[in-house]
Parts: sequence; structure tokens; C-alpha cells
Amino acid sequence: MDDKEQTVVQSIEYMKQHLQEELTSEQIAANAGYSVYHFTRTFKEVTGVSPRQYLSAIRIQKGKQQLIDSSNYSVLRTVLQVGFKSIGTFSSRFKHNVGLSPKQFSSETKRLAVFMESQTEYSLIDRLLPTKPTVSCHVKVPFSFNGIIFVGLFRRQIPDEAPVTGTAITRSTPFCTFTGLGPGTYYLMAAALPWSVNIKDYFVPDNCLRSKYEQPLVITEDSELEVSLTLRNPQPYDPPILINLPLLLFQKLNKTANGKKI
DNA sequence: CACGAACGTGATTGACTAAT
DNA sequence: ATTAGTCAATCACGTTCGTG
Repeated sequence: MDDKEQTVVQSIEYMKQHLQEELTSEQIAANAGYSVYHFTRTFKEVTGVSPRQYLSAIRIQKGKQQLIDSSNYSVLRTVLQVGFKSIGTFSSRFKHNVGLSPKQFSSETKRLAVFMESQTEYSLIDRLLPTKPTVSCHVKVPFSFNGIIFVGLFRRQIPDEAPVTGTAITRSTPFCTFTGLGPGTYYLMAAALPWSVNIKDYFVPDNCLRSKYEQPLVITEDSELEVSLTLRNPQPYDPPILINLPLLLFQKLNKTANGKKI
């Protein structure tokens, strides 16, 4: 790790240790010993997102952990431990990020985990319509990996909301094609969830292999892009994965089953 | 190249209300 | 509890420029 990365990793630790408090970028920057201006730049350079976005993401991620861990469910307690001051804000942010409200998340998680486990031999092949624009993606997977690989196109550089489009693949067919995209700028990211004994790994997947295409993908009406992703080990400065991968898979399979276009 | 400062603009926040 | 909406204050992003 170079100096920048170390600074950022330290700051992330600082954020995690002070989650309950109000934190401004100013404080975080001061802790790192830089001005807000320079710190924000450095932080974004390393993580791809602003300190603020990152902090929000950590809060929601911690919330997910709490909701999975705690046997006695209480949104209010979670909210306070995670640094939100109003239940309403937490609830709506959580829903936006995770796709389920805190309560639903808490109650549906086990069911979704069972569903995930049942997907060892699934096939999810999108019909290849020749409609431009298209983005074809090949994923390089380590030989040792055994699990399910999620690939998606996101609006933001952090997977904190459902992808514009996404799919799941396996090592045996490590490629996919996205079609029917509107013009715009997208970020291509992948996460590889190994089969796990701990359901937390499915819902708070911060130790999974991942990959992000370095450049933003600028899609115009007749784009035909071909890109390649290489899965790598997680880095300590990687932004949390807030989206609910099992849920997205579940929803996608349901749509497919209904014969609807994805 | 590493860093700091100023500033306008747009985004985010959390406190509301209110309906479900 | 959740969701949706409003709203004012705050915050931070990006840009531009300055310094050594």
C-alpha cells in the first residue's frame, strides 16, 4: 500500500470507530492531517467515492450486520448504534440501498439464504437480442473459486443501489452481455460470492472477490463494448457492497420465470 | 507535484407531517 | 414501522487559482 492508500484506510478505520457520532468531512480530514479539500481528493482517488458517500455506506452496512446479528429485533436500537438520528431517514435510506426495509431485511434474510443455497446448479442465460447498445463482459475467475458471480452496471461508483442491469454467472460460463441500455455513463462491477456456511457472507459480502472496471462506460445509442474484468481480492479501502445480491437474483429469476423481459 | 483556499452549485441531511 | 413527501440548513463536489 502506498501512502495515499494508508491514509485512506486509516480514515476509514476512524469513521468506523466513530460511527455513532456526527462526523463531518472536516473532522475526518483533520484526523488524517489534511485539509478537507486535499483529503477529499485523495480519498476519492483511492476509493472512487467521496468520504461522505463512503461514510453513509459504512453506516448502512453496519446496520445490516446489526440486523442479522441481533436476535431481538429493534430498528431503533440499530439506528442509534449506526449513527442515524431519525428512524425515518434510516428506514428510507436502507430501503433504497438494500432493496428491503430494515424489518423485511431482518425477517427475509434466512429465506433468501436458503434460496441462494439452492442455486448451485442454476442457469441464467439472457436471450441475446441483437439490439444495440450492448456491453459484453468477460470475467476472469481464479481457478479456486467456487460460487456465484454477480455482474452489474451501476450508476454510481459504489454498489449502494440496485444496478441498472445485472446478472449472475458461474466459472463455467464466465461471460455475459447486457443489452437494451439507455445512453449514459455506467460503472461495471462484479462480486463473487463463494458458497458459505455463514449467511452473513451473502448479505454483508465484504470479503468476497470483486472487480471494478476502471473507466466509466459511456454508452451511446449504438455502442458495442467488449470489456474484461479480473476478480481480485478485497482491499481494505473497497467501498461496502450494500445491495442485496441474493434478493436481486431472486427477483431476476422470478421475472424470467414469468416470461418478462429483463 | 503536493497541497491549500475560495466559491458557486447542487446534493444530502434530518426534522417535520401524514398516510398506511 | 414504513413510506412518501416537504423544507431549510448544511455540506461537499468540482473547478479554478495560488504557493513552494
